[in-house]
Amino acid sequence: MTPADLADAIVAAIGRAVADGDLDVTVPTTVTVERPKTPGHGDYASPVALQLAKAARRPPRAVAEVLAGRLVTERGIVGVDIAGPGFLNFTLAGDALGEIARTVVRAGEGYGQAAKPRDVRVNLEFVSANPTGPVTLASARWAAVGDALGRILTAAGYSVGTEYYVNDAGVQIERFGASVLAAAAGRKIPAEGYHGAYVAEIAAAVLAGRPELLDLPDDEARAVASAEGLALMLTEIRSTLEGFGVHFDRWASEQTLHTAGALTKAIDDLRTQGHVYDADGAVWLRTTDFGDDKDRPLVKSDGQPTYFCADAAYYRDKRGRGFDQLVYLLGADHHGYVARLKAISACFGDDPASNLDVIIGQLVTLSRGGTPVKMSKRAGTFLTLHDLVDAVGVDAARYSLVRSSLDSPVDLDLDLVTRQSSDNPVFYVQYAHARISSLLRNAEALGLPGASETADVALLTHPREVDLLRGLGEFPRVIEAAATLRGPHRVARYLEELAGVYHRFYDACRVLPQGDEQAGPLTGARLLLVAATRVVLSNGLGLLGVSAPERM
RNA sequence: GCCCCAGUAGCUCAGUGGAUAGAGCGACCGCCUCCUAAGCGGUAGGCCGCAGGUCCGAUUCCUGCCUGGGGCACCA
Repeated sequence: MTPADLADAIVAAIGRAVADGDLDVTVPTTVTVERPKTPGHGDYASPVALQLAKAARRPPRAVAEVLAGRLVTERGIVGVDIAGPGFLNFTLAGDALGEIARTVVRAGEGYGQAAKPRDVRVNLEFVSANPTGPVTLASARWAAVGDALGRILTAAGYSVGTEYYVNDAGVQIERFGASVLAAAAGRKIPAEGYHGAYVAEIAAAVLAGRPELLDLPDDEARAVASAEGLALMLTEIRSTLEGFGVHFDRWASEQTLHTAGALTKAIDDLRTQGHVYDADGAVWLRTTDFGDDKDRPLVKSDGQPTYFCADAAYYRDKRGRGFDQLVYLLGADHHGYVARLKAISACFGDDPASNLDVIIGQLVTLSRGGTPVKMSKRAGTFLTLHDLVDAVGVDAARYSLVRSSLDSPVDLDLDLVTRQSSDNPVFYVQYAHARISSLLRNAEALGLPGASETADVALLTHPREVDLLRGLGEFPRVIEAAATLRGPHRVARYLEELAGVYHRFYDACRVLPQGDEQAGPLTGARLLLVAATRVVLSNGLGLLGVSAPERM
């Protein structure tokens, strides 16, 4: 019996109590079940009686008694105690907890995933950095978090499409093209252009492919430099991200929206919905109808569409491709967009509360020896994702970017990031996995079955074994919470916790026979438990895009 | 001025209204004849920013204030 099973049983018990007239409340769809921190409070506890007491107009302990009587007969539950103001403390049958190990090993890679798919198509857009330079550390966080979130949402049963929006139109692209051309011609790069060393490399590559570049008329040369430079830059961005284990289902081009007339269609659509007006020679969207500070221009008085207009067109494009919920993962420097995106959603007639979810993550800051270092693509002063991966590897990089809450800024100290790699908690988790792998290899060498289906799990009664079983049982709920709350860091924190529980188990409980001992039933049960732990560590690390090594 | 985020152990940070608030790092003291010591045990370290409010119950929710970070455009 997992905690999720127990929660279901409690809901059912409330339902029966209401049907019998013993309780007068609306039956909740889900109830809180938690692992008591203190020993002596059973295997699991629920404060549900306290929560229902008010609605039921009965003292909490009376509600608890009504429920306890109906739950004590439940299969797998051997004891229900009422404690304190009305907590329900559950003691599970010895084998009910142990069965978790068998469940995990049977499910294998599928353990932790939602039992049935949800009928929700989620579009997840992240990174979407301007393709005018390499992927920076600022974007690296969104790459690691967004990719992990995509995997977690998929595991939680959502149908997910990941997307990178390529801003391949507009002024920045023109400046980038001008910079590439200047570098190719050996001229000084314009002040408002891009000054990173990579511009010269791109220029050399463009020149190699188009030797006639410098002989073309200036306009044409700039267009070629833009287009070819952009293509090279995008290839590099893609390969950096793929090398980081981050895959996008779609690379959406802004330019394509322009050429396909999507912006015009979006404006027409919004006009039909009644939220567009003309003023001062410009075309405006009345976003103030939906909580924005001021109305936003769709088309400037010079006839050029705004970036905001492209955003609206892109929103409409995604919805038109069948996505129910559009998730945007943005940095805190873009938080001003939230109100605008909500307004776009509402202006199209959608419900921003269900069709849109803008996640704001705090920024990554760089420092060296405690002194802040500025990141700027235009000035060319930044550390790239590529550099970070070279320095610490994909696993440590991804893990350290994903283990913090999005509400919390991440500071990477360039002096520490390379040196501290061995302090990274990712090794603590990976080490647990490697230790298990080694143990299972030794078991195999001894001719012992790795994870016997017939193991007597009722023998797993040592406190460290019980802790481990409880920890394994949490995994599905961790995925669920990480998906619902959009918090991939929860998976990382859970894995650290689980690894700690395993290390303590390993220290206290000998698994393999030593000397001339014979393998007994307990050996088989512990091997099953250990194998189950490896499954969860491996699945969890997989959700974060971090490898689960067999050896370290 | 308005908006967003944060303030929890020396440092970095977890904590979906529940019982005695946790982890890692750092400090100190211990543990390898044995399945990987990248591990384990122990000690020290807390007005959970401040003040009100809601609640049987608040680190968690609400209001105000203080401090720190970020953001305001017919830029992209």
